[in-house]
Amino acid sequence: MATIPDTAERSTLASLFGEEPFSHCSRAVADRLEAIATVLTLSAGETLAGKGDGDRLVFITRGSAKLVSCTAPHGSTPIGSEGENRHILAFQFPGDIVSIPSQRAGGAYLVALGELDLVAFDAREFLDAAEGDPALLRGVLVRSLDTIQRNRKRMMRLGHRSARQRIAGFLVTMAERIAGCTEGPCEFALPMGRGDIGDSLGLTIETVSRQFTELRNEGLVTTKGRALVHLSDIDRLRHEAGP
Amino acid sequence: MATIPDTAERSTLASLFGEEPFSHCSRAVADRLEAIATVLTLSAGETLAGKGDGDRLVFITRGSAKLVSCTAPHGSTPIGSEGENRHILAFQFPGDIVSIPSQRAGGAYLVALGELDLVAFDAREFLDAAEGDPALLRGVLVRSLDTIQRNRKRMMRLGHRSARQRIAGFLVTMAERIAGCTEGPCEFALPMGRGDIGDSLGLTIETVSRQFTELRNEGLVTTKGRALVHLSDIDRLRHEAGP
DNA sequence: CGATCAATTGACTTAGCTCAAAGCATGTGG
DNA sequence: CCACATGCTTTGAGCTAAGTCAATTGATCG
Repeated sequence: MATIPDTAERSTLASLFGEEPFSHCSRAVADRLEAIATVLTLSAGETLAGKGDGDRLVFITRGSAKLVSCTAPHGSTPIGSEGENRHILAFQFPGDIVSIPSQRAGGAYLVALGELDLVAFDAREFLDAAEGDPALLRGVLVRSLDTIQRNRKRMMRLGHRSARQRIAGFLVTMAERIAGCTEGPCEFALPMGRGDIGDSLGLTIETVSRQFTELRNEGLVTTKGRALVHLSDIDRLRHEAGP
Repeated sequence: MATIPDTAERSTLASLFGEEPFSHCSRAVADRLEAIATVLTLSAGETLAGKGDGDRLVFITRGSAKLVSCTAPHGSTPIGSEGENRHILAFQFPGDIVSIPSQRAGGAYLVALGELDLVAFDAREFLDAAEGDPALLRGVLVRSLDTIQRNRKRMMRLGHRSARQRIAGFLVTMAERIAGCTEGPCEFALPMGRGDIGDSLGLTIETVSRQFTELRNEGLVTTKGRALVHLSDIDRLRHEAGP
């Protein structure tokens, strides 16, 4: 668990207030939120776990992270160690709102995939403050409904899709989320390794690698180094991913 | 798509206002909600699809339903026909709040598994009305955060679990949701068939059936007829389901 | 009491997992 | 700047859980 850095807090928080759910935020509520906000910068591998008592609401402002289910790191496992429970629930990017349940309630933790800025709230405190600003509350609600939507799609992929379809779908999603690209060719750097991709898709490292190789042979994907990916035609990939 | 019945509307809606997210609802907001609510009773097999324009928010008040992803029933397929796209996203029970995206936005539809009472709103209208009552908004938000939590667990199951673990987990969940039973022995009727179970878990009918047989042979489960299930020891089952 | 549809069981196939061995990047110290 | 060490990634060779196809049994209902 990282400690609170004493630099750049105000600016990060200010940037948050320019963004979607906060943009119309009333001054009084903004002040109150500022008082209870925890601004953090994590570097690669550092983690933010759920608290013992209440849920957390986390707003990602820069970088990317993986949300990992913590099955049973009951003290013994020094959280973050790549031990047993490799279950990646989601990848998160700037603008995302992540709710991290308390350790009691199932538990999960966020792991930075690189430099990561975020603003964390205690869920109860946040909601108490936000009740003073229904528009804010509504904004957060709409976003969480979107998240539910997104997760539904994901579930379909996990349940009824072949390895190839999962990888194709994953690449399309990453193109959209990392490069903001929805059609034509595009290039971007994957912040996560093959292992993490596999864990998030319910595949093994080897299967992920084999699928990459296949897509490469078919000219749909080019890679440069570990991370750099070039998609020659997103629409064709999307078609591969299935409906 | 069912039509609006003209019986028992008021009583169903009134019951809704006694329940969780509505209990502290102010009179003015309650009136406004009542004005925009659509109260429906569906019978087995009838469906409620997403609208063309905006999302729906549906509150289940009685019975059970399956939420089905509608991949591409573009007119041709007479919605609800057990055609191709068998992808069950979730089973829903009384007290659940379901958001059904518009047909544009991916689409999904609710299918009654038996007699089903529900109250449906246009999401935008509902949110507009609810902004007058932050406590209500908060209630709905908290529930949708819970749903996200629940879905995360489900995703883990779909991605990284064996058929046996999925079925065991499924039975435990159903015991909790249908019978309200979290430990010891319990008995209940499954409202869905083996096919639906398989579709929701990413397994085939045959695999579901084989797993039931195995659990039966090991004395963990007893069945009577198609639907009746008796779990001799939920905790043992939960242990089978894995963490 | 058949007719019908769901569930079960069996035989066989296969996608993806496991185990194991190279190949490449990336970083470090000489 | 190069050599080596470490940790990803790729590739290969079986193996297994789950899918497919097909036939049988069992429930439900007119």
